[in-house]
Amino acid sequence: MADPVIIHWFRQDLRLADNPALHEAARLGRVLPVYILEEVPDGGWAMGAASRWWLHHALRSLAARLDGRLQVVSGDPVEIIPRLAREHGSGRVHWNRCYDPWRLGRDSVLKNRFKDAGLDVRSYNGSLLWEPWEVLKKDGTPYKVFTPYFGKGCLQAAVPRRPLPCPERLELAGPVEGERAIDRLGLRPKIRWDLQLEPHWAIGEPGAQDRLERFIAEGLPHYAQGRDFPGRPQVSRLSPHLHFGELSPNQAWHAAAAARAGENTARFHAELGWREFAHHLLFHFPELPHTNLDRKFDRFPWRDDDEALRRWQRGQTGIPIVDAGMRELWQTGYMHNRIRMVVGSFLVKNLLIHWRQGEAWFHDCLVDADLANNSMGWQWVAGCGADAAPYFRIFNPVSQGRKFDPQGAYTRRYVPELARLPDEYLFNPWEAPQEVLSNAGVVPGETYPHPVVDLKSSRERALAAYATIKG
DNA sequence: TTTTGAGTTGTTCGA
DNA sequence: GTCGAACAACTCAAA
Repeated sequence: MADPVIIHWFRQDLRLADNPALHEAARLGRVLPVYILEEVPDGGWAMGAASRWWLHHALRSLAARLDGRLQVVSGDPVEIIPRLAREHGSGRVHWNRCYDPWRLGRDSVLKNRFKDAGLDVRSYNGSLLWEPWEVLKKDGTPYKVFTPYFGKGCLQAAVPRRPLPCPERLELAGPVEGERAIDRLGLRPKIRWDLQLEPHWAIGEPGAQDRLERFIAEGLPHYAQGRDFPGRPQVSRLSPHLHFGELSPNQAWHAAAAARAGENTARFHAELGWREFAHHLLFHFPELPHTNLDRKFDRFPWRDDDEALRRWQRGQTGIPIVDAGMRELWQTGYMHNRIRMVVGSFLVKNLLIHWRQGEAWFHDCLVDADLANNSMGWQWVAGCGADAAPYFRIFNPVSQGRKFDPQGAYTRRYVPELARLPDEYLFNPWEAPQEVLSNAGVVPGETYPHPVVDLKSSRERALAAYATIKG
């Protein structure tokens, strides 16, 4: 009798190595690999444009690694999985869990439907180091503060599982599909803005592994301090690979542990810990993407200002470090972590625009757009989240630029019209003497915009706004 | 139940 | 230039 056929439903685990569900499927029989592009319900945060672009290339890479046998379909899994099972004589389905609220609920419904249809269904943990429902305080409730969550709840509880190798034997079932099935999903944009993103990324599992190895060799040794400087190549840039599961957090965790880089390893582990914390919060507080965790923020006096929002989105605020960040996002699909805080603080505090506007723009533009990370991050910046930034922490984009981009390499790369300004005025051209401006070829209001707000008075306005919701 | 210590990433001002 | 305090009060975690 032939080996049984197991369906492996790929979701956010687009890799062969350290893939628990796939590993087990390969051990048990022949594997029918499937990807389904689903219709996301309203409010479910359908993928943004940058994510769709990334997914297109990730699927092509994965399909190539599976000898073209990845079955790529769009539609409803409740219908597709049983049909594929019938067509290929399969009685068993595997997947690795996803943690978006709508998907969690939907998956438990699916599980029952598939069982009713006579399928054996198994789900695995392929994308988190600790399951959100397993990390709880002694009283059984979830942590809301990062330090005890990570230190006590995670580190003292269990060492993350060691990564699994690629399946030794991976026998595939199903026909060769070719790349047209992926093209038919229509994930690429009609206007080809994606071309500028391409040189920045090597999408897919091999690229993710390269990226990890390079980070461990070059970035990790100075990570603890270096990660704060956007002009230096010390951050990992693994976030999109982790989001799509081209790399597992276990692989990243243990690679950094093996490097024995002391405080640098600890710092990188803590960053992975923040990713865990975000998923933990989203699991226990599924309203995180749209509702202030601190409900007194429900009466915060946000401003509607479409013009300022548009300038922020386009990188035309007239505040150089903010514009550099927003243009990095647009040009590469990514933004350095420190600059995310600077542009976030500027939108929410200096412009008093609702954090959900920033969240939506990031969701659309980031190649690492992740519901858990993104919503936790914006609530943190706005001060309304769990363990959030205090209201008086308002970043000064001039000091931040001077401190973290001291030679201006980052700001000059993305705001080239200011490149010839001396360091002294690079972050505050509105204060530069006329002579300095003309020597640098800068004409305020023409070659570079005037600031959209005055930093000092908008800071005071923000403090006043926060004062209205005290107590 | 009560108490105690602590909480990612800052800025400004005045001595 | 450097340093410490103020900026608030609240909630969380754990004993």
